[in-house]
Amino acid sequence: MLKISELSARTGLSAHTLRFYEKNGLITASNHSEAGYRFYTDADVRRAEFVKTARNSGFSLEDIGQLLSVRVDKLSHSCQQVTDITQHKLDEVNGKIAELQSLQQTLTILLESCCGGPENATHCSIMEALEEGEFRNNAGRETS
Amino acid sequence: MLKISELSARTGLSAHTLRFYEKNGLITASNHSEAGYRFYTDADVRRAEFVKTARNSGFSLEDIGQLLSVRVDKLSHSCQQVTDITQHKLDEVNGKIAELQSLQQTLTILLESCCGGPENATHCSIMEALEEGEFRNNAGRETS
DNA sequence: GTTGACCTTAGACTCAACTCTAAGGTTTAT
DNA sequence: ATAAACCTTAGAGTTGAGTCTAAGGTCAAC
Ligand SMILES: [Zn+2]
Ligand SMILES: [Zn+2]
Ligand SMILES: [Zn+2]
Ligand SMILES: [Zn+2]
Repeated sequence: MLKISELSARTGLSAHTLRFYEKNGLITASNHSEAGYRFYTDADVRRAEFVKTARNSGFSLEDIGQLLSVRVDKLSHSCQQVTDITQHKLDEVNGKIAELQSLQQTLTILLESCCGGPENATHCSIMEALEEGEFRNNAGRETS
Repeated sequence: MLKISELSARTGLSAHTLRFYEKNGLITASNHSEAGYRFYTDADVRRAEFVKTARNSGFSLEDIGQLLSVRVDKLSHSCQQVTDITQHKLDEVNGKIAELQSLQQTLTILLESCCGGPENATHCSIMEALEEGEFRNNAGRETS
């Protein structure tokens, strides 16, 4: 039976976070002292570690809630339900990567066009590109 | 002289957003009617378009504030200051991409290991991997 | 028998960039 | 002269995942 600070030490999740997760239905202490202190069993520890792993894998707390309900009753959930959650997350991640790569390209083109030197910015091609509004594929070299 | 709704139509930024940007020092109307209505000049329109382009390039409002101060006084700012802002943003974007790619790999490995079928999740390898906690390079095939 | 470390709760605050609401004033057209 | 369509402000709400505070109760050690 661990106190909250001990579970915190085991999992690396802060006591605050553990209480927050409890409020959100993810992790509950199986036992309580008379005074109301939380006491966590080994099963609680495993559940908390599962939550932490899932969180580190990028799942949202809502996703984790679903994964946990699979976990407590594997017989009435299917592999498909699990892959659905995972695939959905992967789609989301892929989407964000694509967005960021487009941004990356834009910024790279901007950077390549500017001399980056100590001269004043009167003819800075980054400024010109931002002024133009169209630069995703035509940022020219510094003029002058 | 454009009213706020007209500037909104020109730029695609909502009137709400334009007022919000004003509160944050990005875009101000050069003129006002007696009753206090904002009236925007052509220069204001260009400034607003600059802000919009910068925003679409991924710059934060704070970054945009800095870019705008370069813009209004190019002589006392250098190309280097502009590249610093841009490079910093690019580093940030690259960092996020790397994080997401690591997530992407994790999720892909998880997905590849699971059959995704309608059978129950008793031996689901995604669940097992999350239970294990270590799966970034060793997620095995579904164990029957 | 009290200090100090720990625990409890409810609820406020953080970040960023909006987004919306309430309550009211103005302009334009009919 | 009145309704519709616009404008103003201050300020609250949204999102997600925490993070922190206040005000107090409990427990172990010395
Ligand atoms: Zn230069
Ligand atoms: Zn430059
Ligand atoms: Zn399966
Ligand atoms: Zn499976």
